[in-house]
Amino acid sequence: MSNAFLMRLMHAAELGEDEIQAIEELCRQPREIGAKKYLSRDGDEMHSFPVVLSGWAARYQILRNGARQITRLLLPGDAFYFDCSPNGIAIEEVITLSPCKIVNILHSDMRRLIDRFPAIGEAMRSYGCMENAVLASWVVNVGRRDALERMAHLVCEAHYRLSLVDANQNNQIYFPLTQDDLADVLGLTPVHINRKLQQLRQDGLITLRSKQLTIHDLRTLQQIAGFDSAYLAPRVQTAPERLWVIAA
Amino acid sequence: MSNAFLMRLMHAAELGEDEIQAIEELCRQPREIGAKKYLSRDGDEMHSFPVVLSGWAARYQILRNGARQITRLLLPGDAFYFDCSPNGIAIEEVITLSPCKIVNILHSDMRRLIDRFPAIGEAMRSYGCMENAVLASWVVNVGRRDALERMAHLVCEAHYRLSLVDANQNNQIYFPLTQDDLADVLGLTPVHINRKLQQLRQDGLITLRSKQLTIHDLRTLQQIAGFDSAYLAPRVQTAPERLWVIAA
DNA sequence: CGGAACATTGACGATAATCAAAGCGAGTGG
DNA sequence: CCACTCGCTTTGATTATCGTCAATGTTCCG
Repeated sequence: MSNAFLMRLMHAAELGEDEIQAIEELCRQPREIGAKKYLSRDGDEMHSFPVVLSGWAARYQILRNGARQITRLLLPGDAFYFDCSPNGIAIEEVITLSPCKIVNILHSDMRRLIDRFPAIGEAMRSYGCMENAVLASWVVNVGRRDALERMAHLVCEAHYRLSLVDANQNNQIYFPLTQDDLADVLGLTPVHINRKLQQLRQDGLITLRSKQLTIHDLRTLQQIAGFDSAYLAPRVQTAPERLWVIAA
Repeated sequence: MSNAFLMRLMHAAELGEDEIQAIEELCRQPREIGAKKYLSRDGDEMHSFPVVLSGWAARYQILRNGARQITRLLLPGDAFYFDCSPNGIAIEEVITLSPCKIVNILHSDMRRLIDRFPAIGEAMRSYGCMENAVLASWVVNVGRRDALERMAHLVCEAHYRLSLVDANQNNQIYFPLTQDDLADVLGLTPVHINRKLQQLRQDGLITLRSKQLTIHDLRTLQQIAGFDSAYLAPRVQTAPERLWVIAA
């Protein structure tokens, strides 16, 4: 089985055998966690960041009235609490949306690795940029797109992000979100999600059954969503001073 | 006049005289830019990140149907394109919302500075964390709060962020957003903004006239918005190993 | 003074929320 | 193996928040 975290990094930087081995070393001992488990951030995790090797999870906030808004989907290869202060109080909680394999990477280990292999540092930076791009696109999604467009956009995003990590899936992806989860990602109600899902199905765009999502017409979905993967595309870092270091 | 960028950093790390001087050095030659000017990212700016020293600006995206969604408000002390790949294509554009003083800081200069003064690196990282926290809170805002709550939340956020940079303002802040701008921040229409603004005024919570916002009852606004400044609070970084990711 | 940008108002329409009930499907235990 | 439950999905009826359209006011500025 390939390592999703490694795949992510390899998109953003040229990694040699040594780098690859070192990263795989870090991912040796993943925890296995069931679906719908809450992961709080405490103790040990202050000095490490968890990475999802397989499965889906989500970061969310709960409002006083009980409403939940998911702020990030954590797909295979994604890091969480990556953007937070190491000693910051986490406002957000994490829940697994499917069974997951998760590994905790110590900041100190990552740091040593980056000192040794600058390319990995560049790849991590590139990853952080993508996280931000996704978050900003969600603001746009929820702020300015209607229900159907939001759903189409999410499908396109998930498909694209998963394709970075596992090129095998053509039009069939594992999609464990319940309609309640979808509602909390897209800022809608489950009932409304249900109705718009039916519309997507009737229009022959997707099939969604028992956590398997089949995309019948990606082109049209992208059209509806106004989706352009450019904002997510990992970019190899070519800043000249970096290239110089790599060459040496 | 004090330097807003410096103020930001001083909240997040203990800076000595040398550090302070070095940062002020970087901010020597700000550009003065009028209101409603578009700033595109090209050429020189690929190797630098701009910082707002005074005034308000915004990052936004435009959809195919012409709708605009503002994804970040750039207040005094804020950096922009800070979260992007140095050579990444920027999907988002920037517009000034008031006259601004902006200075471009070279990544290479910042990098040298951080090598010399690690505390500055920590402060920058802390700043990045706050950017992320704001972005996530906007997803929650637009996804799960109604119009009145969103507006209240934005007012609380602006008030708090400005207070970090200039402690002087008690309940009176400079607030240059037009109702159209507000609509594009909050994912609403200008007409609806207008009506809800009136409600806030009638309830005696705020006054907003000629870009001056007076907050009469912060407590109640926070109540309505479910606002708790904890998610924005700058935290002094105490984990030295946390410094990677910054170098660009 | 005149014009442009911005704010306000009213009437009407549409998207999405709410409430409530029924159906389905997978796993559990008797 | 069958009833039973639990989580999830589907449906219908009704409501409300917010959007649209269009006109009128107001403020600011050259």
